[in-house]
Amino acid sequence: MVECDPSTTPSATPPGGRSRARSATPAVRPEVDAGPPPVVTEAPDAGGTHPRPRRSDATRAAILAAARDRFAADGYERATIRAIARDAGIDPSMVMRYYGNKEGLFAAASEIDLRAPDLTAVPYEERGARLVRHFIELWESDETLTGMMRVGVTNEAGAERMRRIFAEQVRPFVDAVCPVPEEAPTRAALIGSQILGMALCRYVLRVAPAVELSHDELVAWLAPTVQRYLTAERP
Amino acid sequence: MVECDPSTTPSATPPGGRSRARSATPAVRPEVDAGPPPVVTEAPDAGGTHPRPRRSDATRAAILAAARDRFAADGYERATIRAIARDAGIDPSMVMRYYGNKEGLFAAASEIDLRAPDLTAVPYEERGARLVRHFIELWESDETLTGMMRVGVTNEAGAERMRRIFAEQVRPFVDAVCPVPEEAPTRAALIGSQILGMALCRYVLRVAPAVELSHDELVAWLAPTVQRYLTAERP
DNA sequence: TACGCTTGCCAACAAGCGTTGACCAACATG
DNA sequence: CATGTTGGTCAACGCTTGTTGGCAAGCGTA
Repeated sequence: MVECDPSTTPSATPPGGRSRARSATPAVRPEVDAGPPPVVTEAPDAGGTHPRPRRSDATRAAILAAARDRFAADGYERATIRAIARDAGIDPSMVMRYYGNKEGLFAAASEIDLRAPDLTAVPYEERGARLVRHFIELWESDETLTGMMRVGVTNEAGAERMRRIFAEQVRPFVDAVCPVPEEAPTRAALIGSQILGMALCRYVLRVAPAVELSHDELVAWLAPTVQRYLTAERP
Repeated sequence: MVECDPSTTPSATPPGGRSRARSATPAVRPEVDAGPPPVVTEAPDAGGTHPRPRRSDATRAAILAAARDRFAADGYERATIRAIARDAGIDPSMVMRYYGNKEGLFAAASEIDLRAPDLTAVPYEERGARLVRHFIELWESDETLTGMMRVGVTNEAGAERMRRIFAEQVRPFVDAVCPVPEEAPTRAALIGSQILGMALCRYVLRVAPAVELSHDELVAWLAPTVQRYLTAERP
């Protein structure tokens, strides 16, 4: 039953290989604490950006990594705390202690950076294609975004998270290249609908014809759409 | 793993009428045992195609209606058999007897008819707009499609159901108007990606700018995209 | 050495799940 | 009438879930 070897403390990426192939996620973000556990006494900031390295930082990171994988693979309900703890090689109660409850864990595990490119540096007619290619590569770099969608559809907190990502990371870069500011939200939503829709068909539902398209074909088909949403006159 | 119950014959083969519950959820039985005597005065041989009306048909329909609502609202995992039974005003065990298990219930509850219009009767340049408008209205007519998406994203059986709907109800009508047959699946998938993507943003995630668009604006923005996927030369 | 945090495991809790089988009330038919 | 079938309730089962509290070992410091 117990496969956890107590002699070796879980280090940087302890859960072994598992199914994990990602390495693109920001290595470690130990500051996500935010202090949900009520017993934790707020440590004085000590002047630095980091409060202080804790001995449990590796465990926290392992939990977070396992949580990301599980939420991505199974969605919110089926990703159980027990399974996440098992993947991380620790006891379920530790998850509670460090993240308060399941929602807190999800909140900590679902921070996403779209790394949207700066479109102002891209020639006018190539912006659509650039955007499409960026998101294809981002989507295929790991399962984070697939997981975000799985959770966003079934869980209200997940949906809220997606709305926030949209508002904070998609709208701004559309804003930057949109001549009429009040049109930017609409244009961003349209772009999002096409990107998310293709991602849904290709990576989540795995509709055959969508899966079989090559990157270049995908760009060739979708780029004009995105370009139009980005630049065409409002109909 | 009892799949076929020998004692009774639940076999979800003839789940009530084939007629789709189009008019919202028919208030079959909102109250607990409204007290109509379960007298079935139906002629035993009335319908030639139907095997025979059973006394329990009303209950079966109530279960199905409640199941559709719950699956739509909560997704597969959170839509519990107990809650569905409560909504239908009967005991959870009846659900098991009539539909075998939860997956069987879902299979029976998730039959969907997109009623895609015959595009050959629509002028060439209006086909995209016609398609977009049809799906907007379909999506807003009830919560069936929203539920389908919720389940399709988290549950593999739900995803398979969506792939089948795509193959059986979307591809054919694209086939009918696509001059090059082998391009039809791709074009259908592209159209599906845009329609589903907007539905995701507007009805499931409720991204504000997508929600605020009027029907006409929606058609004006999306129709050219769909039209291009439908008719433009393959890039 | 002893003390107080920290880190972690263990065992248990209450609740909820899908599912089952026993049992009862009608009805249909001999 | 008796009998078999159908429609339905009730109480429970085995299991998993999120969550909690107690306890033991490790560590930093006095």
